Amino acid sequence: MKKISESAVRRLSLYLRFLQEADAAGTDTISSGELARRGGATSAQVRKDLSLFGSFGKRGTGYSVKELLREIRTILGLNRSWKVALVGAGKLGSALFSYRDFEARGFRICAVFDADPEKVGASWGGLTVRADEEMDRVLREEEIDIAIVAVPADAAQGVVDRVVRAGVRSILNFAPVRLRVPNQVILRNVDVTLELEGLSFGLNAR
Amino acid sequence: MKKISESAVRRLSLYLRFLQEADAAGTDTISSGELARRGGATSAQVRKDLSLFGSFGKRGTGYSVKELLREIRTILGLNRSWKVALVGAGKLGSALFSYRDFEARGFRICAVFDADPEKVGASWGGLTVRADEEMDRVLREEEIDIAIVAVPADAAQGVVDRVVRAGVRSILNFAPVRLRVPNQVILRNVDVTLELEGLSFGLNAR
DNA sequence: CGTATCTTGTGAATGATTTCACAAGCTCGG
DNA sequence: CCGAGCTTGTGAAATCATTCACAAGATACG
Repeated sequence: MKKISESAVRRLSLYLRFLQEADAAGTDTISSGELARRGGATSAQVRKDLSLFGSFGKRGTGYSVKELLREIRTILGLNRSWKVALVGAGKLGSALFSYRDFEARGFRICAVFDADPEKVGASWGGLTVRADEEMDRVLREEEIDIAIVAVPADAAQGVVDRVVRAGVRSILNFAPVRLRVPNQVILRNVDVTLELEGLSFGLNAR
Repeated sequence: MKKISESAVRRLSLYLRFLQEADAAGTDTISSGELARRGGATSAQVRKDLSLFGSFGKRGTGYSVKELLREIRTILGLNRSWKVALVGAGKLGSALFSYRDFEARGFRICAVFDADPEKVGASWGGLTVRADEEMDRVLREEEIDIAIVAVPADAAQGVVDRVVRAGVRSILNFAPVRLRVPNQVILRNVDVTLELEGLSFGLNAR
């Protein structure tokens, strides 16, 4: 299979979102131009992205909203539900946990961990915050697919090493550090400082 | 001046971080190879990025850590302090607010707003959460540079329109929607759902 | 049925970014 | 002062991503 660029995947996620909106609004078919307009891309870009995976449209009319929804969900692996563990029960962890939209999209938070004994034992919407020492075992037992890392920067690499050893294959990291992971582990970073600095650069360059 | 790609700016931010680490560790000079190793780039990439702004290195030895720190700070506009407003005092807003590392990097949160009367009036580390109605006026009066948008998706576009009208020139958006802003306004998005879906795609493609 | 009008899917062209490769500069040890 | 051993800065080449442009299929309607 061809190599798919990260930006193409991002755009697919966006298309999915627009399709959901269109579907909710009762739209039956949508053209690449319309999808593009909502997402700031060009219609050629939309068609190219989709053509990486097949031909889902009908000439003259466009794409069936429901069908394309289904296709993109399949492409992105969103037909199933993924088991997610949240490591770090601080403010950020709490904010992420309570953002229950993830659930609706198939990302089910099955376990929460924290190293701070003060936090351990707290009940979070049906889940109990567990001690750090339990993490390795629980990650394995529950066969967690995705670990969300929301711990302080200096703890992040240690957590990630353990998470990887416990067989977790993908990680979403919020700590402002560059993590080392083996090749087969998928890592994405959300780095707010980086984004702010990007804005600073833009403001400065005027 | 040449056009600088967003990815180049991202990497500069990373280099800055590594330089700070190196500086803290007492390192005096650093080579492009070393910078590259820490950030997963190539040494040629590092040199190319820096060469967009000048020649800061010395052949045979590399870069002076302190000098390069200074240069990159200047490039990114981090010598000054930027005035930031936080719109949305929910869990995410609270997490962002208490992440005081921003302060150290020159991003000073000067105002917090929320539309919920329950939240208005609360005291957050010296700041009082202000009512939505005050926002437009305060943004102008305080000459806010950056607005961080941490409101529900369906409120985000409305907030952004007002923020832009109040003269704010850059926005960091956490709501999972694609926002429309005028050309001259700089917009960055942090979209956790998108990142999770990216991981899902990666997991699925095995 | 025919023609005017859509829209897709996709090679080819263009544009952007990354990597290569190497001359030129600096340091150090003898 | 010389040569060995680094490392930078940067054109040129290679790779990757986006846009163009158009044939071909679908529809609508008189």
